[in-house]
Amino acid sequence: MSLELTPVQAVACCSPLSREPLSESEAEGIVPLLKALGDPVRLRLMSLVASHEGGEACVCDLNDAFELSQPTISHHLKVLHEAGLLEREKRGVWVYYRARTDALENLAALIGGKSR
Amino acid sequence: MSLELTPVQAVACCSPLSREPLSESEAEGIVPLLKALGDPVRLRLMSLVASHEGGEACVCDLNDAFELSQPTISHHLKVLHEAGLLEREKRGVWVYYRARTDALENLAALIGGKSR
DNA sequence: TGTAAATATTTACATCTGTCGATGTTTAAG
DNA sequence: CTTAAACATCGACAGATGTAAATATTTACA
Repeated sequence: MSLELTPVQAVACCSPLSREPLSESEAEGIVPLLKALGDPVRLRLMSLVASHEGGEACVCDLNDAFELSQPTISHHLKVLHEAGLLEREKRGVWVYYRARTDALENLAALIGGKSR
Repeated sequence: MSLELTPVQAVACCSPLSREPLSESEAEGIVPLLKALGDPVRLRLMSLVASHEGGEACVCDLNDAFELSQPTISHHLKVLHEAGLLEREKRGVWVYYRARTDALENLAALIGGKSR
């Protein structure tokens, strides 16, 4: 098994922001998730996938939702995937992305968790 | 009264990510908050202030927590302040920043909210 | 085998961002 | 009025980031 933490583990590791100061290493584990969501196209992609029926969507649908080139959408999906926010599954010629709701929930708990 | 939305209003405006697709304008209102938190120094600053007693901290304390120049810390605090995540208050020579927990809670609800 | 469609990768480039040194501003104390 | 301390702003620069054109890869199907 790997010694690297998955992003979901990284964000589940710590108590909420308001509870105690985040360590440097904790912060660097969480920041990739926030950076991934900190772009308007990626935030909408995440929302599109997460709110799609079955919690997944085909890239072919996502491309049409933006006036951006196909490589650009592919790039943004890769960022979200590498952050651990989207799962990838290939079926035939099509690729489906699925939202990691557990990652979203852990991140939300970290941000919004009460002080005590 | 201003026609501009405050960041807190911007993030309180929409249903959760997983509920329905975020519009372009909604996304652009929320992204500044995520970008502000998407830097390890700023995330730790936010956590330091939010977890400090009384929910506020003096810049003098924050400077000492990092091996960064004073202008750099000042810059990061400004970003968090302009995103609506920190309030500023000057008392004498000292400046105190206070965490906007309502903004954090709204953002968390947006990210982690259940689909239905 | 050959062709077309869906998606990813590579490369290049303009813009954005984090950082620091130098300097400015504000407040309190002599 | 000076001086010192706390903090902000300015200017500059290296490195990161979003975008698209060109190209590669994978899969289905004739």
